[in-house]
Amino acid sequence: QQSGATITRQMRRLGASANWEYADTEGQKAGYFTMDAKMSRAVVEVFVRLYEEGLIYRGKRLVNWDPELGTAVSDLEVDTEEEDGRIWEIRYPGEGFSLTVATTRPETMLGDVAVAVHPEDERYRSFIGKRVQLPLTGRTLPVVADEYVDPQFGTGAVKITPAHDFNDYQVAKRHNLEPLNILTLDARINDAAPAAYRGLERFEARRRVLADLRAQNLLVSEKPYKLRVPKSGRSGAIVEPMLTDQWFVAMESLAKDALEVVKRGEVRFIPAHWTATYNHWLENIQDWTISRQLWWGHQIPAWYDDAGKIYVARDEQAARKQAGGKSLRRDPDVLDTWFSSQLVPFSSLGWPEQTRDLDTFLPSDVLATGNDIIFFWVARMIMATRHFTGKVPFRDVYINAIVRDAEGEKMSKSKGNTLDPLDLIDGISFEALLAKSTQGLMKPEHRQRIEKYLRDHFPQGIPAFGADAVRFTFASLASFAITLNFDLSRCEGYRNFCNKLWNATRFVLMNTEGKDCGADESKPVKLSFIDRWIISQLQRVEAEVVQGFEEYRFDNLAGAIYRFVWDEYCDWYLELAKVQLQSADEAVQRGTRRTLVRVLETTLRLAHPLIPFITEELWQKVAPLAGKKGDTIMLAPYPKSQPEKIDEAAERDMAVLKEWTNATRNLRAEAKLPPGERLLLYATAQPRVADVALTTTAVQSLARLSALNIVSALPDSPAPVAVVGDARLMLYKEVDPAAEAQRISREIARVTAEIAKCKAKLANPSFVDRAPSHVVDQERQRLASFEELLTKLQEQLKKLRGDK
RNA sequence: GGGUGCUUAGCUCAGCGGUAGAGCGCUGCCCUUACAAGGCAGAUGUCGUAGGUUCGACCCCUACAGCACCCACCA
Repeated sequence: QQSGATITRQMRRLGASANWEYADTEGQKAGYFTMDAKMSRAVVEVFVRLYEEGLIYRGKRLVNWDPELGTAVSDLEVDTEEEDGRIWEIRYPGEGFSLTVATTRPETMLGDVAVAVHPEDERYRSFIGKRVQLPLTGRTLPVVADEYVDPQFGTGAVKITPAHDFNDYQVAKRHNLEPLNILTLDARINDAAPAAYRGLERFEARRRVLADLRAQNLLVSEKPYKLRVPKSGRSGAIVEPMLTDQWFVAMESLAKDALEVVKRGEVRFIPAHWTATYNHWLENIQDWTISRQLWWGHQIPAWYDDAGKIYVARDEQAARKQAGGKSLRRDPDVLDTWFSSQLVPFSSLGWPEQTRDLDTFLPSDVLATGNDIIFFWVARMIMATRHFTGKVPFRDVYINAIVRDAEGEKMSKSKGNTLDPLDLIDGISFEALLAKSTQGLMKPEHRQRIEKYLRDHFPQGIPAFGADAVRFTFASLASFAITLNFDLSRCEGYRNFCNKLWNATRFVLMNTEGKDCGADESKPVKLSFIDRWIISQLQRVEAEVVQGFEEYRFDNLAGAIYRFVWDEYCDWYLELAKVQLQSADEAVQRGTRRTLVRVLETTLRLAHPLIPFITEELWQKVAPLAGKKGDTIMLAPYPKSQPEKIDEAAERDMAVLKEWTNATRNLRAEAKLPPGERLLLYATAQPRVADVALTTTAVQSLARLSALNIVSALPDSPAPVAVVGDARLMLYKEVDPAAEAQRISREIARVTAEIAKCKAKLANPSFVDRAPSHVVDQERQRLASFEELLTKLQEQLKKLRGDK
């Protein structure tokens, strides 16, 4: 409950816009806690129904046993870890022969009931059916033949310990051998073993067994061996296969249906490749051990009479009725927490009651989760929801990347590399971070390691980035990769972006508040190609963002917004708006202001899902200027791209404007002229745009020119020349001819290389014949423009050298 | 053993059968009245290796290498 509150607080601070106050038909808040009455009711109902359908059963079977917690766990809760261990060979003497078996767990020999060999194995064929002695015990074992044995592995003879090994259990079953349990539930040797070993802890017993075997000269060899050790996901204890009475869910029929709904596309994984993972698990699924010998959880609704007969019922009264009034005791076990979790899609909506919420919210649109939850939860929710409601729980399953630290290390408390989103939002000092990361440590020896990690990575603690920057960062990183290495510097970059948006808005407000923003339709408004260009770009980015949402490509849509705001609106449009606001024509000013506020207002709405807080704050000020009404941006309609506002002519003219500006700035930088100095630009042709006057004025302003002179021939000067379209540009300023010659030569080399590449392509007959014609044309055009450029550059170089 | 994904700039990652990209970092010049958390300009890549398909491959195919994760009962 504590961590539940933490998670909700994190989500709220991050601006998740859930309906936190929603109450269901019974007036209960929509949030739920695992042990709530409504959840318990659903759990009992589901258990009883599955039992009645024969899909839940009780049985004595080998299960994964956590000896530390004293409970069974499911297959999914067992993690196998590879470790360096040993393998031993032990000799079992027989009458006139002996068999040598290999084992990684010698202590389990005390529970052996047979030795198995492959039926075709020539070495052992004659021993099948005979008996060998089991050392240390005085017992003898039959030699059995079983296909399970791999003659190539080890000695080709396998000791069979059915009570403590899953394979051996199967083998014993095939040969009608009784399992012999030699371990207590806390993994000590029990009374079924010889007195010498009783009460020994399993590893102590191993040492003793080995010592005794060695003393009797029955230990043939001991070799290093890579072990796969099964460990409990909860306690980390080595899991022991143990014969116990447990409850199980039969999975086959449930799994079959769950596979089908995904195959039919009723449930969709995003990214799609997770479907394979899901399918593979369900196709090979084992029955699910659902009982737990823990004190916390939903108690199993089963009762027993003195004879041990089982009564499964919705409550004790009903059970007693079934039992004919006999006195009963309830099963003390509880259910795996995932048993109740799998019901959430419908139990949280009031099931088994047919509630309005159930009709409204099932199935939901999307489940967002991590890939580690696909088996534990996603698959089981699909199975349970299908079985009990006939519906799928959700349409889309969005699997987000697992967040790791900047080095790509998995985040874990013991490493100290976990990050609390609240600390990214609010910032935290080094001291506070250290205290937080080391409190409540299970193993105090981790403290030093954590401190070193934090000192290396966060010596200054973490600065406050704000919720918007954190959200934008995660959106930007959300590609379809499996892991995501979280780097604070990315956060910093996107914090700067939020800042940029803030400052841009300040500029807009400064120039529009209290001024005529063209709201009055009766007054004339002139939109230049620059205004039409930014409006056109806005339509494009709107479409890109919508597509990004549809595809769950938050990185793409975040990038689209980022580039539009920073690279187009701020870098170009705001600078050009400054020019247009100088215009003597009031209709132009009005058009500029109108465009400034309208484009900004739309952009804020567009960015709002990623940047909720800042956009709300800014929108409150900007919206009225743009003629938008509404109390909050949260309820404002989401922008929709209007293709009719895409203006390709304006975009072409804008491209020319940018080219001229860039070329001029480049000339200045190459010539190492300070950015502030006002210079004169000569051009041999006008920019090829519809509005030449505005374009030249704009270039003058953006490139900081004192004037732009169109001349028929450039002045006779060694100054650098740029070629843009059919015009040649020259900044009037003394330069070093040698440096300039060098620059031009470099450029000639580049262009010559490109020409060679083009020519080679075009000289290839199969390219010309077989490539699509527009590709060939494009290649021809490239060649032509490169050649033209080359000629001009060569002229320039010649002139430069001639002057010298 | 089976499966999935990855290998692109110093770092973190997009990308696409037709002229290699972004953010951060780096270099140079600038406090130009929205923003120095900024502006302008710039450098940086045998797109893991080897083959193949194709007019053309970073992209498709095959093999190999390395990395990560998941599943699995070889004592």
